[in-house]
Amino acid sequence: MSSISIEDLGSLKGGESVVIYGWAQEIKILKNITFIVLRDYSGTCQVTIKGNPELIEKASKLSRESVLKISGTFKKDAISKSAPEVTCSDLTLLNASATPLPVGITDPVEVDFETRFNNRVLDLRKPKNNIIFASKSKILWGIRKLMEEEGFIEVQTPKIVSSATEGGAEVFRVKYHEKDAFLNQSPQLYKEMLISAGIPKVFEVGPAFRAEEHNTNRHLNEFTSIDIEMAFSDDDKAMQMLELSVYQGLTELMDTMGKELEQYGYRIVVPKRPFPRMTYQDGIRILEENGISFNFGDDFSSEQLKIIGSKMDGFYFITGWPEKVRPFYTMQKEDDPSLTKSFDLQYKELEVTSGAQRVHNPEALIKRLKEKGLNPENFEYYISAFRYGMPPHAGWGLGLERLTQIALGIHNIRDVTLFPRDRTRVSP
RNA sequence: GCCCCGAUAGUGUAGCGGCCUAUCAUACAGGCCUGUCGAGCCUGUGACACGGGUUCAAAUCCCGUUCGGGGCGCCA
Repeated sequence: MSSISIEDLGSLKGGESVVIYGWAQEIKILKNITFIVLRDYSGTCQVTIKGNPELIEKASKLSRESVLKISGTFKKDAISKSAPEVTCSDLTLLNASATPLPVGITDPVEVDFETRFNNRVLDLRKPKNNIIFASKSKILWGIRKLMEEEGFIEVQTPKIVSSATEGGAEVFRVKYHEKDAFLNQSPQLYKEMLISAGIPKVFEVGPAFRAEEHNTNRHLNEFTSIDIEMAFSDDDKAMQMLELSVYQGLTELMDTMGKELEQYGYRIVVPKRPFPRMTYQDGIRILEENGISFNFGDDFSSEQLKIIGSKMDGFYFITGWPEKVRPFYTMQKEDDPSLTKSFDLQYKELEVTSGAQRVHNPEALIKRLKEKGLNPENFEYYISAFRYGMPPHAGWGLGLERLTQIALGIHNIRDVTLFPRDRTRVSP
């Protein structure tokens, strides 16, 4: 007989023989009756064992979180208050769990962050935690569907590279046979090269590595970057595409999982379009109105972004960043080269996406590299892609973990990462 | 890289110089209980991160080490 998921028990009439697989979440032993709360990915049910001393004996020896196969009969008018009920006719222990559990799945005690992540698989068995990853998957699916509709090609670019991408951020060094190499901090240079390769719309979902020794609720040393690049495009078109991506991702999540998420206490944020836009100078003005003096050309500190973000409802763009704080491949404004055709997508004080129209002229690119103190020789493989007909282009990189954090209102980015890589953690 | 803070049973905590043979909850082990559902009741096992110092006396105070948390910078 084939098995049924616990969720699907609800569609039965009652009286059917069923086989269910799952984990023994709770085992309650009374004198003449034993209850097992069985959990699978879809939910929990109560397995009732009575009038069968052999089975009761067997069940009384089980440990919590052991993996079981249960054969029994589905009871429509269950006595159980909390879950669908199955009367057990046979029970097979597929794999016993050791005791005591390092992290109880249902114990009414708090667990420290470190303990949780040292025992992450058990931590992830908690529905409230594993639903985060179903959500992340849905958001990404919504964005992928949009990309498909818009004619983007999904690509995979190298993660082991010969030069640091943008000069600024720290990179991880790796041994590459007899050479030194780095883990890519962004697919930026490669996706631009693909524009020159004649692919007009590329997107990539992949890991990005940053060796910064940061210790915050919004940084990881390895995160998932959703990157796009579009030929014959500009910053404005890139922003429109970004707005649509965020909207579609969160709408997909809301439509498919909204109710379920609510049961676990997650309040989903579906943004209103269009997202408001402000310029870098607007930001400075807000700060000055709040009595903060600010030097043109500096980046906003997180404290300053909190002030700016508090004036804005939900997602908003900050456009026209100064050349000084943007990477070399960012195009300057024709009428004011101290500013760039760039943008960030913000949610309150959190930066979700960074993007821009890019430099497409090879001489201009070399000049910008030098101005940023980088050696163009190290970027020859990249610059050569610009020499033989590089279209004007624009794009962005969006942090999937940050977007998921915002969608579900989760404070710490590590909670939306299965096995986070942070300042101190490389295992599990 | 800088600045704070923390480390007590499997888990989470109380204790902050002598009343500590270390509290409580939960978990775990055993027992009682004819349907539980945060079950209940009884019994039991189980811990002061490591090294040095101060003191008649250290879980408690000081220094160092290790591990971790938060914030800043940087960014997605």
